[in-house]
Amino acid sequence: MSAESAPRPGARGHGAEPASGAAPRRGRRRDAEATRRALLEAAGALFDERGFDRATIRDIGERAGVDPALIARYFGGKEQLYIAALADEGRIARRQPQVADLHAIAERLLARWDRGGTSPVRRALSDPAPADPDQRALLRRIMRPGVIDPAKEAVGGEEAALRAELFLALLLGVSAARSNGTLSAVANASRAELLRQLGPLLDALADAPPRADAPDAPPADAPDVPPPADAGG
Amino acid sequence: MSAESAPRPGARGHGAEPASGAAPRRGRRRDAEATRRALLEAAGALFDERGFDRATIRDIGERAGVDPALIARYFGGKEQLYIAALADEGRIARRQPQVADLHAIAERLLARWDRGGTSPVRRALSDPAPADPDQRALLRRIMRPGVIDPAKEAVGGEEAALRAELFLALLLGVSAARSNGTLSAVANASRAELLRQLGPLLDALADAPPRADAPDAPPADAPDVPPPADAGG
DNA sequence: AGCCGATGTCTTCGGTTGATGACAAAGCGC
DNA sequence: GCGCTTTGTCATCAACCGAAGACATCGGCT
Repeated sequence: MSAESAPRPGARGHGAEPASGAAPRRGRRRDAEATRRALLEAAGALFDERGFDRATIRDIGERAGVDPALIARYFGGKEQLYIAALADEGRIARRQPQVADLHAIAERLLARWDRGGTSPVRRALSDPAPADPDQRALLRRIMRPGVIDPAKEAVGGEEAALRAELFLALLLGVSAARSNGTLSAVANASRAELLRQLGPLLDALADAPPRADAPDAPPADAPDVPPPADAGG
Repeated sequence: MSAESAPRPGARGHGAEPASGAAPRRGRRRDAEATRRALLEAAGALFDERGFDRATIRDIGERAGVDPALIARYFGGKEQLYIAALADEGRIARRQPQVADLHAIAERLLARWDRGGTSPVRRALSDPAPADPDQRALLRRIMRPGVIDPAKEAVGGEEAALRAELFLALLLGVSAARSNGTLSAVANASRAELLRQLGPLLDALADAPPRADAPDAPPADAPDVPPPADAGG
């Protein structure tokens, strides 16, 4: 236990990958901001790839070329790093030029969420939400301006909110199925093929008025669920 | 630590819930089959609710009213219990009367996967797939007859396989978004409202030919049911 | 009755994970 | 040169998890 036998000249430059970036900043070998960015990037990729639980802070640190303990120092902990990565992604998304075409948004989202993507956003919308209600609200606040609102604007019409989220859920499901692989046709199709098949769906989502001849359509979104009583299983 | 002071008359009837089922089989106080079923049911619910990682065998045992160690005894381990729960679900799904209408299938699937559902199938199609290739193949073999094939038949037409899986991915995404809650409009909508909005999408999925210049396929109705290939254990 | 397999209960082990704090080196103003 | 703050490294720790096995009890069979 006691490491007092050898004087051990510290631990210089062994911790992790040298992170040999193209950064010309030789002057600052210790750059807190660069470390933060590296952690955010690695976290985004790993959270997307494996989900929150299976992405360990050790793996994140290794990919970032940084000691995992710095996660605690800079962000407070793993969960806060997750939130920060999400917020960072949302900020990037918001900086991109807005497009009002559902197809274009679909293409962009799929490119971001598809295999090889590095966006934890997809997980944030489908994985089990955090238990803390405050953080769930925070999640919603992060997702809205960068992801939900653009889709809502592109959908337009009545019930835009619901249909925009349906649009997101569709891409969500496709991305999830693709990364999972059990649905082999979806997993093996090219992205272009996928988008072609998705085309009519997007049109239906954008154009179709939700209520045409609803017999008892209540105008408000009444969350009353009729007793299912389905003896399914 | 050392529990050697008191003689402790064994551990009679404390382990877990008494599992006071309505089972009239008073003759057998120890029923391996009932225990298996209880474990399968609890596992299905918890795997669906929390995902594979966060559903601990201790929690599963507690919900089933059974000692967690029996999971190892009866199924071999947590992962095999997962596979067994999936296969059990698939068997149930296969027993239900087949319907050839996409809307009907959507309604049924949503009822099964939606909140309060107890089906790990949704997770199996979206969560990170197991690392072992054999088990991934097994997963596919379980999902095909009970879930994928019926959808494929209902979709029909060209590229039925891809579009059927797209259909499943759509419902998958909707269910995931609903249980996650961050997409609040989808999460708060009633199931009926959801199905109404989904309607046009399903029509687009069923009707739209993938390529504009393709003549509509002749009524190629080949209702050949593939061999059962029962993998249920 | 007495044996013995089937079924159930409890304890414990090794491994992993996130977190924490002591320590070391680097930068920087004086 | 010196001392302080910042930045990075390392060694643990406590908690949790899945698995395994020792032990107890039941129930049928001869």
